[in-house]
Amino acid sequence: MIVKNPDQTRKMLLQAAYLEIQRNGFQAACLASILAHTNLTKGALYHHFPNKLTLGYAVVDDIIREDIIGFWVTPLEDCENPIDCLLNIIYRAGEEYRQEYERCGCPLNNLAQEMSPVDEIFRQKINHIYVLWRQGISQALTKGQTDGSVRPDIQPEAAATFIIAAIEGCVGMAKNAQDINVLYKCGVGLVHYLESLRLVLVKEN
Amino acid sequence: MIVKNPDQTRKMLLQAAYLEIQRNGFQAACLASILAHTNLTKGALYHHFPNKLTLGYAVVDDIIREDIIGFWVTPLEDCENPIDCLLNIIYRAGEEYRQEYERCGCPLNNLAQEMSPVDEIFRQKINHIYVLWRQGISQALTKGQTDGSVRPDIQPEAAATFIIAAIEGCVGMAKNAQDINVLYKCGVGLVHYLESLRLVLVKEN
DNA sequence: AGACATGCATACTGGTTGGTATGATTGTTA
DNA sequence: TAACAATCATACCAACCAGTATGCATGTCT
Repeated sequence: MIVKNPDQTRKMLLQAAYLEIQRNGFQAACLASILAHTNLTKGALYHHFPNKLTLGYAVVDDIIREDIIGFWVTPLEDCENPIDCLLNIIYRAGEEYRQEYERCGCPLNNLAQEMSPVDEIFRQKINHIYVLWRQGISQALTKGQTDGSVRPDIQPEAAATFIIAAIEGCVGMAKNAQDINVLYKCGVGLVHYLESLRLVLVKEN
Repeated sequence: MIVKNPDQTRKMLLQAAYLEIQRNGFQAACLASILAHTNLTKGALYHHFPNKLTLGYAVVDDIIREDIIGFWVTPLEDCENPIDCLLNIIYRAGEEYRQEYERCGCPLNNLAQEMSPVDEIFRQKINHIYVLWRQGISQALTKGQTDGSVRPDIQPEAAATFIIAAIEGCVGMAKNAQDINVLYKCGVGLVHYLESLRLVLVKEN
């Protein structure tokens, strides 16, 4: 007999919900469909979550938040050149961008666009992730300005906001076109913008 | 007695559907709620449209498409400097960006993110609008390259794709933050990018 | 070992919603 | 003017789906 493990069950529910939301959005996500991808039933779901909304919140807090911070923010800490760091992360994102991700885009942006006008708590949770993301890039750029690798005449906060917006925009464009080449085309523009933030020192002999 | 005008009725239905979709998305859009914003009933709706999907398609074709082309593409035709033209359009967009638009973002992007993984016809119709938009900017940039106002070393197609992605990204960020200042912050980055496309001629005396 | 809480499964319900069937009114044509 | 088509209103239905009520195991504490 399989021993019932509540933590594992909760993770399975979250993961299945995450995938379902990623494909159909939160409002169109069907609980029965989520459960169909597990061996569980509604009893398990409503034992761990009081309702559908709370399940959605948990997906944001426990999965999407960790993914974004882990992929886009943490690698920016303690890096020599923030521009190079950002470019590396973007290149890595381009490589890991595959199938399901290509079809359904960025989970954070999807939920942001769908739920922010509908549910205030959703909006705040998502916005908080964007704030952390923005702070991560902004602080890295500021540090780059003091280190001399980033142009001193740009505003780190505004630049960070634009970088994130451009990333989400590019992913969204590729998602709609269902063509990864659109992502790469967009990426060229993003790379150009990032390069324009460099402080190029002219050596004097 | 009010004479029943089928064309006008159709327009009323489309407009009400457009607003409802803009707020709740297509899948969550409720036909009863749409009709509640008009003086009409289901009889009228199903006389003009066979089903909800077709109504959604008509909103894309008859409203969103015309809005996008009229605002972002047509003004690019026959303009001296494409960079200046794009900047003017963006500034105008920033001014006209108000309330409902701030809360709900870009209707095209909303539908794109929601429906492109769900319904293939939706995706194609939306993608076609993006293609027209991209062509408009791309052709303007190409013309600018021959005229000498745009740097010859950039790829117009890729640049156009990135510009649109950045616009949609900025609008989406502002929508989620529900703060128009986020839009302006993002706009700074976009303006910087557009300025970087200029071909600056150094006068020789 | 008995009492109790935890972790689920099963069966059911009430409300919502897209869609339909029918009919009434108006305009148009023969 | 009679027949017919167009334009809508009203009433209804069937399906879907979030949420609930109940019960049954398994582990734990005393």
